[in-house]
Amino acid sequence: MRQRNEKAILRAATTLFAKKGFDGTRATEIAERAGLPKANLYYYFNTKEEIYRAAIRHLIAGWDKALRHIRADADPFEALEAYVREKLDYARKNADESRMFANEIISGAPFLSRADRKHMHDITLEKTLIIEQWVAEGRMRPVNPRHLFIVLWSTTQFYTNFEKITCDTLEKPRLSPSDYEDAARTIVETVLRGLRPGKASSDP
Amino acid sequence: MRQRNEKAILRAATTLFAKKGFDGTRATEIAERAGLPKANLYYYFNTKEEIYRAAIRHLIAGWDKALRHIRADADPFEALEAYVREKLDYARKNADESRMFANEIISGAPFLSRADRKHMHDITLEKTLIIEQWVAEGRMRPVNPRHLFIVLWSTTQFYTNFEKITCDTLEKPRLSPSDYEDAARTIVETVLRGLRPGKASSDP
DNA sequence: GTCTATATTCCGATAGAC
DNA sequence: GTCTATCGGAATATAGAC
Repeated sequence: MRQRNEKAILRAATTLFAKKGFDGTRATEIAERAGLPKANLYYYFNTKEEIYRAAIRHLIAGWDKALRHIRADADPFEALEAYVREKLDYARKNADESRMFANEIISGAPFLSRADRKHMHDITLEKTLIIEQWVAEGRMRPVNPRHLFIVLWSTTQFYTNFEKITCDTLEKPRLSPSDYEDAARTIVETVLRGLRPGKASSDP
Repeated sequence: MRQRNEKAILRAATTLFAKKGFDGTRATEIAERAGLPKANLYYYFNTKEEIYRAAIRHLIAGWDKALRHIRADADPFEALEAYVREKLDYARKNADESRMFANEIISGAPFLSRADRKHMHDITLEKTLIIEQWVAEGRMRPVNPRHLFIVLWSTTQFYTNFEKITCDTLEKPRLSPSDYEDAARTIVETVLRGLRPGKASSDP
């Protein structure tokens, strides 16, 4: 029961925080959306901030799941494609979480703890070393691995976070799985293809 | 005088709307940041919404500037690189506008008029036809031009909109012009390079 | 654990003196 | 045009009955 209500509150809160940020979201709205009287929010959580932080914690936990594909002994392009597909899939299936995270970062990451940021940084750093190794082995064209990850994050999150613009551009009322398939194909055939080692590795 | 104050209000408002969205931004904050008593806001604008809409209007006006590089008679890769560089440059130099736009879209674009969205759509559509023509002429690999634009928007805006994550990833306290140069190079050498027609146009 | 009623603070907007 | 003072309503959080 406690678990059920806490989950309902966090789900409702995530949707609203995603749309309107921390200051823009009203406790009353969260309660309404969760189907509870407002006072019950304050039974389960002491403050609105506590709800926000609980939601953030949940989404930081999922940050690095897709990165497990990046292993030194894997084929670089299979690994990167799997990473791209899983990131796209995660964003699609957890749209509100993805948007809430985006909102938090645009707002200047006021609720991300030093530890959270260090965690994300350390995991990323570990994977950049693998990319560098692949480059050194000639299995990939030279690329700044940190910028590569930034490009992959931006492209895989855009479809979900900026869905309104994506829908307008694709002339669809909302995005279907096949649109995400097109997205995956485009990212693979542009971003990743550009990194395949060619015959002449220094042509312009 | 009127012009000077209106500009100060819009500048302050854009910064705050970028960070906290419409509901999250307080009229008092806008006034403080603009260096005016709150009542003066209501002398120049009737409501907070009017301030928000004025700021949105300003940023819609700059949406399509960089797209002028995409002309049918241009070299596809020179044109696309110029587009990427100008988009990155615009985002860097107008960071708050760029973030406010991102915030508005994530929030579900509640203040974007049908006309604004149609404008953005029409301009984009016009340019997708040019990309299709380049593909048909064999000057570029086959690509879905709508998805290509989405990939270019996402990558060029990410650095500015999600600056906090970018800084953590690059281990810099803030982004310098040379970081933006690295960004441009990465986008050109990954996204755009993947679209160059190769000897074998169907290898995996 | 649940919910109504309320305390207290804060916000958007305005009145009206200068 | 500028600014102080303030109104009415709304927001966060709590008290306390059930």
